[in-house]
Amino acid sequence: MAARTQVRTLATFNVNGINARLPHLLEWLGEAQPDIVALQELKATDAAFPIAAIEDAGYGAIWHGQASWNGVALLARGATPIESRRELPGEPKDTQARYLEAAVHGVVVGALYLPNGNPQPGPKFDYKLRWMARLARHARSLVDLPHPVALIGDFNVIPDDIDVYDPKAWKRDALIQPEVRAAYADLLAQGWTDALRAVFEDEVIYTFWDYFRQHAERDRGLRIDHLLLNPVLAEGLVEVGVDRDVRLREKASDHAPTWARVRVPKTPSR
DNA sequence: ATGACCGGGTGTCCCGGA
Repeated sequence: MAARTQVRTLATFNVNGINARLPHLLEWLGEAQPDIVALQELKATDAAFPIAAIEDAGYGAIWHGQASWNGVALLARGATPIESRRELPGEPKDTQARYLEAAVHGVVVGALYLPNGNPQPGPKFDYKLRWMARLARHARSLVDLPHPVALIGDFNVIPDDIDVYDPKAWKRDALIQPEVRAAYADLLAQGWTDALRAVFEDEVIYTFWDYFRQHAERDRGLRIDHLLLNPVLAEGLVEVGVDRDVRLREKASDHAPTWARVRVPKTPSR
């Protein structure tokens, strides 16, 4: 029987300013050639999104920008994502650009930038918990679909103590609070596979290193960028990784590109 | 226990980030 599947690379990368990071992004796209890329923290309006440079690199894109903060995008190598939604349901007055969903290369991809939630306690932490409840509700409608679905992005959640270089130093931070961890665990319990943890098992792997005290060079990081796969997609999981070398370059984002390679049913060539 | 680096805009300081 002829092969009816192909391996696709899904990646998530919090760029911390799309225009400040454009040279980095283009360099990494050329090296890694990911098929599907979720970007967070564009920190740019829709009009300021550098679509021409991204198209020149061989990618189609959709984006949901916002001045100064937030902002998410989805890139597809040799294709344009087919958008299905650009906000998470449940809070119509929420104007923060944190969610984008599309069909990309045969995968339904929810690209997200979950609120940081600091300081906690406080209104920003309450917003984070509400956002996680909205995400869980929406994810429930996606997990059991009969086709590949992924939720990828910057979740701003440290799932377990192994995912932070010093749990005590982060004890009061919003990213590690018990309510936040419980909400993440409840989300996984719907049937999602945390791709990095599934492959790395009990090994340490980080996706973020702050700008202070040479934490990147010293590998004192956090694992907060996640790729969640529904059961159909998790069955095809091949390989995962974090491109830490990107974080070690000059003028880097504080996050590194984080990716999973998955086998998906072939989509018609174009 | 504290503070330290970043990017963007409200712009040479402040806010948000994590």
